[in-house]
Amino acid sequence: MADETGGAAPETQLQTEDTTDVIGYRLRRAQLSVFKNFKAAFEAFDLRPAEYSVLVLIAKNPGRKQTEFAEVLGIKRANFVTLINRLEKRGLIERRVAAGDRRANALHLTPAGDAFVARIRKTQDTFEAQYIEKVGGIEQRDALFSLLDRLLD
Amino acid sequence: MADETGGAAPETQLQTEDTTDVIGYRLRRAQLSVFKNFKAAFEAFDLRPAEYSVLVLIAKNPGRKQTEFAEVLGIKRANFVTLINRLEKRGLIERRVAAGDRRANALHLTPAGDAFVARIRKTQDTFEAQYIEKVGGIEQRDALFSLLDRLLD
DNA sequence: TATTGTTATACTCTATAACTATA
DNA sequence: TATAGTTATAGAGTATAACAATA
Repeated sequence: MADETGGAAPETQLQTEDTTDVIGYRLRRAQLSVFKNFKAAFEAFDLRPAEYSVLVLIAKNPGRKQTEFAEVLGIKRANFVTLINRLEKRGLIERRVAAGDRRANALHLTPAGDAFVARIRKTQDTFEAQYIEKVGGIEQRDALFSLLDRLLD
Repeated sequence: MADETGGAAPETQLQTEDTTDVIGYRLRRAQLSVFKNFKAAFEAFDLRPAEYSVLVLIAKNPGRKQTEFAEVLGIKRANFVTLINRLEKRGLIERRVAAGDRRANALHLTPAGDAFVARIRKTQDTFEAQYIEKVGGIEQRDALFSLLDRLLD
């Protein structure tokens, strides 16, 4: 060998501050972490975050139009079709012709859907309680919500 | 018509608290909003968030191995290849054989990449300053970081 | 004409398996 | 044997265009 120039790589860690001390980056990492744990917590239900939101939203607002649910969740009409197709095939929700507008579908939970929502709510309550504790209690959770809301346009 | 039962749909808004007052949901919405604005701010550079992170990270840690960059950013080796292929084709980065390990690629910025990073840093500084202001100043930003960090495993 | 739901399609992001060359 | 980089591929999530039925 000639000399030590270009020898073994340094085993030191990368310097990441420039990349890491950025609101968007921190938000993304936090969100990915929470969603990863959500997926694990709801694995037995085979339920994704968006599906949880849809079911709970229908439970609270039965009979409202398909597009209303899609819009409030920020999901495109076209993609929402696929999402609720899966929930309908599982027997959790029902499409009925909307009263007063035969173009529209009114969404309802089935009895099985009702029972299912009761169960996933419990799992969600436990899941959320763990995160409220992680963040330091309900006041800190509210502080987080307040800060996150300020980021919105 | 028979009667008013099932008449015109109520034009009231959906009740969303159950869906909305949830840490994961709020994080997701905030992150999507910030990334949407990032995309707009960096449109002239044709640069995605992950690409920004990679370039700044290479600028700070030139010569480190490809896999080291991928790991610290939470990107899979296989997907990282495509990402840096694009940056290499644009003439912003260079793969060199790593000193001491001929299997590995050491990543460097090209001179063009250096100049490019200087420009995108400026855009990012302006972008970040807007969000620091939105959130209520640097102390509030730090508070947000602290709360977000508590969500991580 | 406009809107609701739908299909088709494409692009990004992410995840896994398998190969090669080096170690 | 194990690791670094690569290729191929498949699954989500997301975006747009176009069509039928109805308003």
